[in-house]
Amino acid sequence: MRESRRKQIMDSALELYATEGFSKCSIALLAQHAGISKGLMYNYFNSKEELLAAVIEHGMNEIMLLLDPNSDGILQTEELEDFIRKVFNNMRNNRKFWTLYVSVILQPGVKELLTDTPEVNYMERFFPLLIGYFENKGSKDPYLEVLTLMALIEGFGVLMIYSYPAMRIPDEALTRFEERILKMFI
Amino acid sequence: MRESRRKQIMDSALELYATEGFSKCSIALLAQHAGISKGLMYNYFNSKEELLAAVIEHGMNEIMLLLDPNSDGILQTEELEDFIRKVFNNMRNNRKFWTLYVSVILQPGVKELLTDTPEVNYMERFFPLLIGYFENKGSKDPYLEVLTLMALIEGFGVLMIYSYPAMRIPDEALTRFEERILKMFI
Amino acid sequence: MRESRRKQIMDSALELYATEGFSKCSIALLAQHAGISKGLMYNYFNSKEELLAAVIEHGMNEIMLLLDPNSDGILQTEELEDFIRKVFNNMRNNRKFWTLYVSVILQPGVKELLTDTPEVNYMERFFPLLIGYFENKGSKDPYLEVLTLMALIEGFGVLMIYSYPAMRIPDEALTRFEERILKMFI
Amino acid sequence: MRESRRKQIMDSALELYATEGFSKCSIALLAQHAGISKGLMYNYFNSKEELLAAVIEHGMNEIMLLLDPNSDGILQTEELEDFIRKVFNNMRNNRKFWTLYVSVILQPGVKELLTDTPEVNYMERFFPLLIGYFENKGSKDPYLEVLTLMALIEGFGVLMIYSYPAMRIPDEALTRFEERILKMFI
DNA sequence: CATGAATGAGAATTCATTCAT
DNA sequence: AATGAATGAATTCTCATTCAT
Repeated sequence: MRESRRKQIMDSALELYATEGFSKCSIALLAQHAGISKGLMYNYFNSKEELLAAVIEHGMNEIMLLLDPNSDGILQTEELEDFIRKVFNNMRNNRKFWTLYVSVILQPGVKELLTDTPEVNYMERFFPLLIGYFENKGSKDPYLEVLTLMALIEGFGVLMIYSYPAMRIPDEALTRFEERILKMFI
Repeated sequence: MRESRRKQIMDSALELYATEGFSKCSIALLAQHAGISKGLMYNYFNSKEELLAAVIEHGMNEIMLLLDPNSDGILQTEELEDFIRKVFNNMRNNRKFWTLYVSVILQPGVKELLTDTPEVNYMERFFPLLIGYFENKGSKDPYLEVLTLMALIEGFGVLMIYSYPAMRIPDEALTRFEERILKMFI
Repeated sequence: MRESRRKQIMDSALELYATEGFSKCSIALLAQHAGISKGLMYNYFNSKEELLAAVIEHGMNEIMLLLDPNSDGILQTEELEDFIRKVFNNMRNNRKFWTLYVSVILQPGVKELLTDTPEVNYMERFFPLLIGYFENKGSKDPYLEVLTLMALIEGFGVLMIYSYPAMRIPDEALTRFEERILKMFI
Repeated sequence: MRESRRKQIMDSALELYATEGFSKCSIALLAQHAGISKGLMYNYFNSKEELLAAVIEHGMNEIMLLLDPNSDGILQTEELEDFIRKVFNNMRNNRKFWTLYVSVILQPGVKELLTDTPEVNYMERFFPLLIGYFENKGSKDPYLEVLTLMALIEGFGVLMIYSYPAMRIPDEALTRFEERILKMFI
């Protein structure tokens, strides 16, 4: 089945991106790692960029499904707590993907590459939701609250990339960090 | 003066890295952007990597000067407060440089250099200093404190480049963010 | 019926050769244009070249049928007149095929096939026939006569495809051109 | 001097096009034949197509300079005779270029490639000039005259390609053909 | 100090052809 | 008869680096 083969290739690519670093992943290397010929890569993906976009998009969609609140446009306290827990759970279990995602999404031009699928830009989806949450809570400066929360999450993502592999942040630190954030905002 | 020419080239390179993405910056392009010939680039820098390293190291050193001016390896409370204030002041007044710098250090290829080359690995230089500070303060979990502080600063940097242009962070939010961080850690 | 399927594929190929240019016609493209799979193409034709040869040979044979129906190798005056009339009639009524055919046989890659493969080398088949005709007529320079006649026909074909669209040759000019040629050679 | 090197490469390319056939001329082969590296080809020409376009354009411009009447827009009898003689002289002395030109200009898509330089499209320049000439001569059907003249010249060009190399049209036949055309139209 | 011609290794991509189903 | 996944060789093009001037 064509779709499952595509998935195999994408999984293999994500793994190689994470271990070798995206910039070292030539099509030849990606094909070898996936155990197929260079030519076949082009049967499934029209270009190097398309493969990357597919990997990012797929991962993002999976995460979005997990995180998505009930979509009524209003965030309850439990939903926010749930959201934070899920984000960190996801980071723990899906570390490879996050590393790729953070490192890739920040490059100039990459955002443009992914514009077809709005799901990929989670900032634009969560910002209004979070602002609303802190307004309802009676916060004096909701914008600052959101900025702080997002900076903490993004910043943690960045630290995860950099800490690799020398001073790899242990899972247990991740947990403590999570608890601290929960204490701050819930 | 040789040194000032080097600096010019480095400034030009930083700008191009940030706007085009490091992976698209060939020597030819960098030379053209700097208004010099390819050959001359090699008069000033022995390789592509050396240019990048020089750009990063220069930025790094600017930050280090802010952080621990007397370089005695020990961080005083006033020095940390001073550091945070200076970082934000610098962000406000020198937004272009910071935006470029943050956007560059997070790119693939650059990241690898940063983690592989000890001289420019800022984590290895910052971490012990900050850990020492919080230990002296009697913090129960110095590692978590450092992680949080760094995540906030890094994360804010990311938000600054990534929020562009839809929800551009205003200078005044920058100030409020700064105050909040000072309250948390000083 | 196998033969009719082959013919369908050849017609489709001729059209694609003419519109896209032979060098851009990959087997994948030809198969897609014919509405069949790549694999099936190889059921009908052993190679890319064989398909081209078949297309050309087919066109060639159509012309040969016009020229010397009884195939006795000797050309009578009425047969030549008949040939010229039929060629022009055919051009008028079957303009699409001729336009395609002429435009295809002149392309690089096709030309080589035509001169290298004896079965489809129409020059070698036409020339002696026509030379014989003018010799029998007592012409002083039969070679020059043949050259002139062929140049006129070939040249007209070229004008038909090349004049497009600015000075598109009208059907009625075709008739006048035909009459002039008949006057010259009959 | 950059320009002379470009010219060298173009000459070498024309030679290879003529001997090997355009479709067999890879950049690697062209570079080898010119005695330079593949990379350097791209220093002078941005792509395979640009090299071809440059070769055609250059040749066409040279021919145009030769053929051009005094540009008063009116063709005298001597000017037409001169034109025809020059065309054939050119074919004799510049056979390689004509072979390439005829074979390339007829490909789908090539005309478009060359539209930027009007000099290349000689049909559009000579048609009105020739129509005017035959009108002044009192011809009953000037359009037919022009059509016949051009068909003879174009058709001869095509025969020259095809006759190559098996039944190469000898220079001496070229001369007889030329005389015949002069007798027909002057 | 300054140029840009020149190289060659390697990257992305295409494509005729084969073959298991 | 029919498909399209799979291959691998060939091809176009890029780019860091060197070097004569």
